[in-house]
Amino acid sequence: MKEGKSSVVEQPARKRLLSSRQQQAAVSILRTTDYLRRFCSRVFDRHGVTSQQYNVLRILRGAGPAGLPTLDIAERMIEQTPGITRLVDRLEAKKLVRRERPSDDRRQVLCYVTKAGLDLLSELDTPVRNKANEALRMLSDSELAELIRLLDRVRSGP
Amino acid sequence: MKEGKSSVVEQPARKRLLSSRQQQAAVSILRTTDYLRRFCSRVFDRHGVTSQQYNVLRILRGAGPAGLPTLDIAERMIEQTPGITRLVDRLEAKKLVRRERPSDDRRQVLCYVTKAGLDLLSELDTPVRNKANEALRMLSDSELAELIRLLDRVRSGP
DNA sequence: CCAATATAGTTGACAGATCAACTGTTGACT
DNA sequence: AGTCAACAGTTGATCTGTCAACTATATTGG
Repeated sequence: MKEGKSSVVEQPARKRLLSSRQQQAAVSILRTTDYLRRFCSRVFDRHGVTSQQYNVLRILRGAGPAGLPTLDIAERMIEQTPGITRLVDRLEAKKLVRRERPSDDRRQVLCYVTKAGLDLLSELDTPVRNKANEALRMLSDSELAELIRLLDRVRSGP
Repeated sequence: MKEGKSSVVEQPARKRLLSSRQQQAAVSILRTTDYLRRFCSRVFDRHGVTSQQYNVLRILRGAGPAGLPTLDIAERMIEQTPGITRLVDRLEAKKLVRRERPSDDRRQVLCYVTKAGLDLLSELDTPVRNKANEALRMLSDSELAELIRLLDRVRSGP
């Protein structure tokens, strides 16, 4: 056995080395994201999609039957990605998304969720919500509200 | 110009669609991580390392001259990765890290930061701290403390 | 109307991540 | 001593992400 090897979640000793409180906070945010991802990854894996693909599907569901141009999807994503074309390519290959070039502006490509995509989403809705609830069960409702407030404030920065 | 297209940072309309407060919080955390990454990416790019490579270097600096076995690095990383071997491969190729198989346990591979690695780290220390300070400048000191407390609590979950 | 510029998205080349199967090493138990 | 399981890490196959250069369409100014 190694000497006092701390768990994955906490490294109190290392925290000392972070020179500013802002850096501590940044690391906390990054670690928590990783924690959330590990929590949800099993759900996505089981259904054969990545979290980014799931995100695209949700955006397209939110956009409704009018569809959404490719780059508008990219803009709304949680994680900004320049690889939106191929992300949608993969979803199209799985028949979860359909694309169409409208005649009024032939530069655009409108994307729509298919029936299969909507079905997949509704299969995922409950497990995803459950995982989020589980992952954040340590916080009370008012703590969640406070956390959301603080994070939204952070991003309102630039 | 498109009708009322909202900015990248905020989509208040979509928030309504998230069915639980836990999901709202999860999305806030994920979005904030993406925000932080974009903030720092220029600094890392400029010095030819990825944020994960930087993380490895910092861990090795923290480990001191005793070095650290490969998988112990993986355990301490902010973002857990199964690709630690090749991550260290790349750092070794850049001469920022050195590896050695000790004779007392020839299964292990001990990793050390080189002088070049330490030099790179000290070049990065200030810009990284500045970026973190800038990214989180919207929060007061006590808000930062509260944010850290909440996030640590989240991760103490499982 | 035509060139110049801007917009929307695609493509190729390459770096990085992921998963499972594998090698070499050590410790434990007959 | 000999087998077996556990450990530490590597490797190959495959997928995904990223950046820059490119195509096609639309808009704008002369």
